[in-house]
Amino acid sequence: MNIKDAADRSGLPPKTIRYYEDIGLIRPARGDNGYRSFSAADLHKLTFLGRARALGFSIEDCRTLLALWEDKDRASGDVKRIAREHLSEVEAKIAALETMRGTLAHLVDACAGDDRPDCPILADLAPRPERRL
Amino acid sequence: MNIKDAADRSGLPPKTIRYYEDIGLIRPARGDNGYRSFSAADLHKLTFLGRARALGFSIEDCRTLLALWEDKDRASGDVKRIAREHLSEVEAKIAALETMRGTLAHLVDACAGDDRPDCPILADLAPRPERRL
DNA sequence: CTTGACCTTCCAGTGACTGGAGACCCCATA
DNA sequence: TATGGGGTCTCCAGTCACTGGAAGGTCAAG
Repeated sequence: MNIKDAADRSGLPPKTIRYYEDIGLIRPARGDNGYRSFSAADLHKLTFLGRARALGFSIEDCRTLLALWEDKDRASGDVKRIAREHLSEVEAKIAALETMRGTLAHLVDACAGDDRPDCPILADLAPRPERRL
Repeated sequence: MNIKDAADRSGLPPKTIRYYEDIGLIRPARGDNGYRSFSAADLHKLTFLGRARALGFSIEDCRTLLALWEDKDRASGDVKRIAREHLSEVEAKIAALETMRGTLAHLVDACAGDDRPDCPILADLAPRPERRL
């Protein structure tokens, strides 16, 4: 199977698949013409990678998860640790974004948004004299 | 004021301040020795930038907001539009992360995390035969 | 005069791709 | 056989917002 079919079936763009080969996540065979030839196993890996990336795992996490996935003797504790750490990162990001959202929503709400120059958003971003020093 | 003091007072690292000058967000004066010399106005801009970045505005958004901030005849509608667009991006990111969190929490919960190789996390990431094609 | 903290510029790397150039290959139709 | 269109290859560069580090200049204290 050529790269375009692999892309269509895995849901990953061809460029990304080439990149994954570049960084050693997959090793598709090559035909006589130099074209990559994707096996069913390659396709499974790509799909695995697509799902893991969609869950926000980093490439290095994916590399580890892929190795664990292929290791029949793995301990599930290893996988759980990675997932749990990733979960707390996701939760931290959510918390940070919630704070942003709160402030932004407040500012957008307070701003008239008309042709007048008064703008609570800029006023809030600006350093106020009594705050400095 | 030298860059370190400006950094301490604005809360931005010196490297970041130099970078902001590089991309034209600020233009501090220079002393005879070539050192950057930060005025109160420069400091205000840096603080403004720090706050806007902390709210997740992109550098290009910051450039625009900074210009609007300095333009006394600006219309607050311009600012509100930028903030509202940014707010929806933040909300979209939160939604995506919430979905991730849900899936990850479920997976972490389902995984025994012991020495046995059974792992629902990997099983879920793996493409299942009945799902393929 | 030396030490150490500070400053300068410039180059390179981060993560995870993405875009584009230039060249090669394959197949179908005229 | 020529040609056209689509697929593929590699390699280089750019994205975003910094960050690290090297090599060298400057300054104030002791």
